[in-house]
Amino acid sequence: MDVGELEPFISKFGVDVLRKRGINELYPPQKEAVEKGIFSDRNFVIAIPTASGKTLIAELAMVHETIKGGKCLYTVPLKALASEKFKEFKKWEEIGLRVAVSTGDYESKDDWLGEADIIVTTSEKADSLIRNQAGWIRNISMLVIDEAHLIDSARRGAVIEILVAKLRKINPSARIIALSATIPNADEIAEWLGAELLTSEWRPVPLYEGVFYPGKVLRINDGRVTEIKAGKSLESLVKETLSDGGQVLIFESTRRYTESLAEKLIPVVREYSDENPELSEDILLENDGEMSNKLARCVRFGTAFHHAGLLGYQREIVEEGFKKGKIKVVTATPTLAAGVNLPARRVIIKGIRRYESGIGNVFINVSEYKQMAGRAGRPGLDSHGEALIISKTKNEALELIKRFVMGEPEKVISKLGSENHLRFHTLSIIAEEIANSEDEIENFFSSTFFAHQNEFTMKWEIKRILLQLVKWDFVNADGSLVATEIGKLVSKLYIDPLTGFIFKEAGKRFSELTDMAILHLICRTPDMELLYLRKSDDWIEDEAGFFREELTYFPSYYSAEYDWFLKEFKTALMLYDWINERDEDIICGKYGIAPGDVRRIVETAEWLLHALTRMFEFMENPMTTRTARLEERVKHGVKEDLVELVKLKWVGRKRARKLLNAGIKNIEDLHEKRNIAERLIGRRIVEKILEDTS
DNA sequence: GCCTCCAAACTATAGACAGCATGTC
DNA sequence: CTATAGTTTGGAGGC
Repeated sequence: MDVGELEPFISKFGVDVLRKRGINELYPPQKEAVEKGIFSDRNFVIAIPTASGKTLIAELAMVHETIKGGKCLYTVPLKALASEKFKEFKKWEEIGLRVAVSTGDYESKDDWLGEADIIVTTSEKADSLIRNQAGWIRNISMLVIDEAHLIDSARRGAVIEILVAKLRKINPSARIIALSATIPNADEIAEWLGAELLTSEWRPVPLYEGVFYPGKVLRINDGRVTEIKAGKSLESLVKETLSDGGQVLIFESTRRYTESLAEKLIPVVREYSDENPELSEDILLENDGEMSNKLARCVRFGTAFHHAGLLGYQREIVEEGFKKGKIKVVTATPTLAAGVNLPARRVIIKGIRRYESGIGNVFINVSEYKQMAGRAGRPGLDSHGEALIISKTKNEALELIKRFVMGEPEKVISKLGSENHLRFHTLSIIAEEIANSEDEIENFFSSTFFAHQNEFTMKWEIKRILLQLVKWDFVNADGSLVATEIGKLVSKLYIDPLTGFIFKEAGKRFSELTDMAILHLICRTPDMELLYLRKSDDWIEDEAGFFREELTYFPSYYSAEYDWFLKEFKTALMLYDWINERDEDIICGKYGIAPGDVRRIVETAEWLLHALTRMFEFMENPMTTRTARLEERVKHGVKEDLVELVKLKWVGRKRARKLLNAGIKNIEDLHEKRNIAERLIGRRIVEKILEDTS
């Protein structure tokens, strides 16, 4: 189907935008979407493979909706995806559409959100916007849920269902379009949404799946197995693709493996890659620790590893470098399978098992495998893509074929039923006045996918949760259900009510806590991500003993919580080192983590300290200024005396310390002792600072 | 005394959203 | 405390 036929729906100008992007012909699934009525007022579930053009289907629907005067909300699971889609959709600004983005750390101006035609957000941010009564939400006439199969995610899936349920309450006539990977029970989701279902196996680049064992590749085509002669090693597979001008993406099960494999492949890749001294230099721009140096070394010779321990900008360099062909091989943990689109001619799945605590090594899900395999084949560049699982023996290879290649992805199962999710969302719907009685709560939850999938009533569970919320004083149950002021605050701060309760109790019991005690307090909440305890971490115990007197909680050595407590303490201690200006690289070594982990934990701590401050402020606890100050310190990783300096643009923890050592305490001093400052941190930087603060 | 080699012992285990108000080394 | 595979350690053997 030629895109010209879309003119009645997206206007002549819309068609021009498509043509300018080089899109002249619709892919078969896209054509089918048009025929099935994507421009009608029906809801849709579109479950088709990666890279077969899902996004464009939603884009067309949104453009049409916007032309009709509607407003669209496009939700994604990752912040990185939000900015990717935002940039993509911005191309429609050419025909007057207004596009905006809103995530936890990047947001278009508030009034602009109100005016925008298309808003890209993470699902959590969308929920948060509803909780904070963003006025424009009721104008949303179309909700697009990207990666809707993530409803299955235990940690993050529930919010997607809730978002749908909330929007349907706020604006029952809003259309919903769910985009999903291919899953066996897409029909169930379609039923739940009262939606038209579109499924397809079509791909723009054919995908050959297979399994490798030393000497052979077993390739599966239309259910038949063909044996192909191959090299003896993984290296030979990489070499083969590189010599053919292709790129390789390798999935590993742990970070350490990705790193050592990327290094090991340097001599192989070197023959086929120019050196990248600039990229390598860029990797070290903001961090020159051990991991960063290793990555810089790899990138220089055309390989790279990719996992959540990298800093955000480093990930971008790796992704861009790969897209531009400067990096030939990327070894990655599953970050890359779920994240931004990064296809390669050959995908090698080396880590087909993953360690799970309490169980041992288990096979990854078939859906995860399909997600990884689906990254094979670059449209327009490769005639086909190839995904290979690495195995050791022929027998194992046959087993893997049966399990993964021939296997069906797992069904999507709602995870909303767990107590913490119900607690979290029950408080919010009371606070938002969506429900003010048990029946209404039940009624609300009955419109979720969870209720659609499960027969049993949630009455009993809801009662139990209400009892708890009342006990915690977040909900008032005299007569109709009403959120208390502090309950509303907890809901808006987007923290787990249990976190809210822990904070509230601390505020009631204490009026004086040390920094360490406060850091430990936030580490005790379910919203904090905790560090692991390694075998060699017995020193943590001694350190904990040192702080014994000041902590709000210190279980007995014999108690069941002791190990958990050590994890909390280890995390708090890491933050303590951070705000005492311990070098980042030293922190990484001491706690066995990477720079990306430090930043992530710091970010979470910052968020929770903010919530704590807001709650203490509400409770008129005298510690408010103290926690607010601590929030600043955690944000920048500095001691008390640098808090002022570090507020200046271009001044981070290191530069600030240098300046203060020379007696420069604030912007006035900087003007006065400009020469000294220039000698310390460079003339250009000082110029920039003064420019940006005047 | 020092090196190499190989097998046994040891070790560590993926990912990432939310507030708020603007920017690093 | 599950399992796996990369990494470290230690002992044997050679010079």
